[in-house]
Amino acid sequence: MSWTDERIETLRKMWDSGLTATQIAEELGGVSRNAVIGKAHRLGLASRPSPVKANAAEAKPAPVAPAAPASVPAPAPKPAAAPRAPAAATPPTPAPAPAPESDEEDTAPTPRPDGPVLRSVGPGGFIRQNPGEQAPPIAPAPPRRLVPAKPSKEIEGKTSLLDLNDRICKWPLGHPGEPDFHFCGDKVNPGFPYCVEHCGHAYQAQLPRRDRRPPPPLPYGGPRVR
DNA sequence: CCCTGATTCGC
DNA sequence: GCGAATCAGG
Repeated sequence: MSWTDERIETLRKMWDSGLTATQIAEELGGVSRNAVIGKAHRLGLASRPSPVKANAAEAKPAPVAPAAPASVPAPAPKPAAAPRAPAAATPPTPAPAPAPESDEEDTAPTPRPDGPVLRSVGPGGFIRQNPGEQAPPIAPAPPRRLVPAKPSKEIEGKTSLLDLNDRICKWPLGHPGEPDFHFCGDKVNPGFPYCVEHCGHAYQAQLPRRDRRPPPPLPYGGPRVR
């Protein structure tokens, strides 16, 4: 896959609407999350809350402040490029390929091909399973997630990822991957990424503890904020 | 272990 | 320019 204008545009919008590199990579398809991150950086978009970058900014300035700045031997800390493993190429696409399981037990040969199968009957009259026999319903193991390539009915008229710009509210409604996932799309509160209403959700004044209403425990799943 | 983003560096 | 390998924090 190559970085067409369209894909770059999608990357941009997903990146600054806060989706993770993994999610973006899944959405685009045919690229790894590394590719997404690499591209994002090359595009100049970068620096979102990174686990590593948090305090990594420090520790760089050599604490050896004074010490004869002239003629520093500087023994080139080049660690001599570690030998990179060949690394088998990962298939670009998820490749479902679950392959129908035809599990056989190598031991205990069973009279498999047609013909009368002899079974013993256990106490109570249940039919005993023959040795080597196993009748688990084979799970089809479908692809993890199917994303409609083209606009679906549910999303018609909704603000999609590709509709985002600096003037419309980026507040997500629903969740990425759901068929009707879309964005608010109202006019933004100038200077904010959200409309006035959603700014009210996104930015809240810190209240004294005694005035905070503890959120009720959620029985299951995350909040579906709307 | 899993996840995340950042960075490096051979291609 | 690209992205796998690697790093490093949570």
